[in-house]
Amino acid sequence: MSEMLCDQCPVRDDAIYRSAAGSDWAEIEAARIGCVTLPKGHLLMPDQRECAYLYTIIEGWAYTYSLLADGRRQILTYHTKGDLLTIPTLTRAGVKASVRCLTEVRACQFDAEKMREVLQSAPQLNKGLFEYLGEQKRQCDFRLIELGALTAEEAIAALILSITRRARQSGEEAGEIRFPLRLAEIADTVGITEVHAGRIVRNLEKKGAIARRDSASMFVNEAYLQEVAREAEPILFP
Amino acid sequence: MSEMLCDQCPVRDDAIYRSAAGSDWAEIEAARIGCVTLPKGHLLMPDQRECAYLYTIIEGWAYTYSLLADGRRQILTYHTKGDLLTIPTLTRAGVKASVRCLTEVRACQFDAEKMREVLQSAPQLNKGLFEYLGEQKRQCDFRLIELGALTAEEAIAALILSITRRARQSGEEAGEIRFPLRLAEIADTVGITEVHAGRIVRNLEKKGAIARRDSASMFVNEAYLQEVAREAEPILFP
DNA sequence: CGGTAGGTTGACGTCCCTCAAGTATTGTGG
DNA sequence: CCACAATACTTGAGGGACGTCAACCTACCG
Repeated sequence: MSEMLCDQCPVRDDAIYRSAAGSDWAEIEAARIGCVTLPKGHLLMPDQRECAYLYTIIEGWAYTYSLLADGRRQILTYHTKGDLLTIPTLTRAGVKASVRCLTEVRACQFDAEKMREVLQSAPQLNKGLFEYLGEQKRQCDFRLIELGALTAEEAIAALILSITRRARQSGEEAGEIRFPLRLAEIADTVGITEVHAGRIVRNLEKKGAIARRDSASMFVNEAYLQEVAREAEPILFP
Repeated sequence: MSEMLCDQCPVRDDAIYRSAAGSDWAEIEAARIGCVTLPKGHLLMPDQRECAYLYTIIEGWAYTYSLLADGRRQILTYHTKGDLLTIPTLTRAGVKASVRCLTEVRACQFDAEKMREVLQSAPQLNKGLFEYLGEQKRQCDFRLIELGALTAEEAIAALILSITRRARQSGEEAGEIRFPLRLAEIADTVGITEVHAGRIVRNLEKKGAIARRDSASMFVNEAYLQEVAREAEPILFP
């Protein structure tokens, strides 16, 4: 199943692997099961907390979400190339949440138990995980600011911008990007209804901030969107 | 300045200290500057990211918040007994945020530079920090669900509950607790205006979910509040 | 060709904001 | 202890943002 060796891996410089020492790679390969292709809509951690595997996304999009008893859904974060999926399996902590594939996802699959051991014995990798989780926390804080202090339009602009930037990092060029979210996802990310999310997106389109070609790609006027989103970066005092 | 030795410290079993090994305490004491009392309203990290000191709260309340350019404020989290303040100083990461004392705060002050070294050389302490940050992330995810998927009333109920529980842990007895938040803080936590937060709190009072004596203490009907908050814990599939 | 999933639109109701005026409550100096 | 100011909270009226329901429209897929 090892179609590809780690030293050719396209995500070798992402996430926790960035800080891996040369000697760590043998251990990583030992925990590695192989490449898998998860279909669009596939669900990881359907029991909402545990999973026997850890994944590293090679290509495609997924999102982590929680469900309330009455059916309300809150999307916590999006994942793409380089991201680790099912992290709660590693740390044995975190809110109850599942992961769903938004597109078809190519990923590298690891044995969770072995990976846990590798991470404990390899200080560089552990440091990498530490930093990666720190970055996740930072993103989460930003989302908190977006949800709490921004209007729905600002929050949607910020969301589209963040998706756009990650798509860029994954190699897509400026302007037109592959945009995997449906209105339902946008709505459950910023905490409004699908219908109203539709109105806001349409309004952004009328203003010239974005343009949807087919349902899977979007032209993004980044400069304009940045103004709308007010680029939630805070400021000084008091 | 070392009025109190670590082995008598009331927060010895909290946060990152919980997992400290016996040999770690000498190093911790070496990084320790002493006990300080920060007045109500005191601001840490006014430059929004760096601080020469690390603090452990012994008693009192504080909160971490970010400001937007137009003055909007988002409170990210509350801190009390056992919590670490100015963590970004340690990890050199995180969103721009400041910490303000909500009440007078008694805290143990550490030299940030030395503490960083201690944490690197003591694996048990580092593990403790790792777990503490994981818990912070979990809280942040919960807040995200509260802000995104809950109504303002539900979110306020959840906020009051979480403050209540922490007050209990700090030793206050059931029923009446010391409640340090003003309406302004509640509003900027759940992302609504002060006026509307006032209406919702007053309504909770009319329903018998809470009762305010003076402005600093509150009777909390936990069972009822839990119903209102729907206790945001998620569920299974699909 | 019909079925289905996703998107749009309108009407109407509720939640929340804004502005403004008013009333406790707290803090301060005499 | 009081007078006074400052801070915190309350209340009302009118408007805007967002939710709900239902109909309709469009693309895509077998």
